[in-house]
Amino acid sequence: MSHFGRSGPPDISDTYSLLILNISFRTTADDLFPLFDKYGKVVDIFIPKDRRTGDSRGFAFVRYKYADEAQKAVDRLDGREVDGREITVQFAKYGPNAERIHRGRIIEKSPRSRGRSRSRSPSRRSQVIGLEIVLNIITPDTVMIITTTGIIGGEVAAGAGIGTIDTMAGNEAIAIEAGVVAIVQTMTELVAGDAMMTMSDGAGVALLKVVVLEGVCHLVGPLPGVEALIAAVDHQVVVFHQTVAILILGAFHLVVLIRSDRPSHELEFKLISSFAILMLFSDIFPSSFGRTGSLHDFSIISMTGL
DNA sequence: GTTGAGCGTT
Repeated sequence: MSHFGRSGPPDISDTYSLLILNISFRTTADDLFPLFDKYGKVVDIFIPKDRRTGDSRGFAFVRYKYADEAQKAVDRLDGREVDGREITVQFAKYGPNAERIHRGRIIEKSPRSRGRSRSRSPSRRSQVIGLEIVLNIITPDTVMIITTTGIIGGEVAAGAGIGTIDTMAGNEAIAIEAGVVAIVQTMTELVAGDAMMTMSDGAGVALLKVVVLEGVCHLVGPLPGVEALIAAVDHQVVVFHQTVAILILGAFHLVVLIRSDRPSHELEFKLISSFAILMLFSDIFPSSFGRTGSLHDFSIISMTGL
């Protein structure tokens, strides 16, 4: 039963589901709607009920049409007291949305790179060879480079990279499926931001949450020779579809590249300001392996000045 | 009428 009249699940394609935990047993969808709708277009609210008694099970799913709005709700409502209880608001992990995410893996579809690098990791399609973080706005000319990526361990983390920069609070990787990369970046000290990215291999779905201090947002279209574009967000969420490499730059630069097996219109993008994240994948940009220096040294990167 | 970790409607 959904908040919007119909019985049964609504059209869940392209929606972003949040799990709301710890709501009181009397809280209804109608109670939740005004609260969540403040942050974006809520397309459905569902509160699981006990099959027999019909009582609320104490949690709810709130579905947003747009990822960034869902993220905003998480930021603003997680920990908020509702009906006397401190609710938890997070992206739903299982269920309808998760299933959607698991479809269409390019790892199986792309002949490219198959048979390559088998000795290192058979399941790995793309390997992060470098992660570079540039803090343009906050500290001009400062370039911090993470030259090596760490393997988090296990099939799940294959290809995932973790880097640590001592002036930052830390980075961590999460929710990754073999073959791709996920990086969670937390930059609490310098840019007061944190990031959460989840990618399923091939399908390349990522959520990147970045809390940026200020955000001048600029959108740059696909670059010549670039099949798909990037993504980013002003503050909060980025969803990449079949993106195997990304670069998010600050307000001064943008851009980037990436290869995607899908048309760019399936990508959602917004720009993040204040810092940059670059991930290079060996099977895409082999020549850049091991390079260091400023971003400008990367020929494969296009910069757009503002 | 109470309760309190959790991941969905047929």
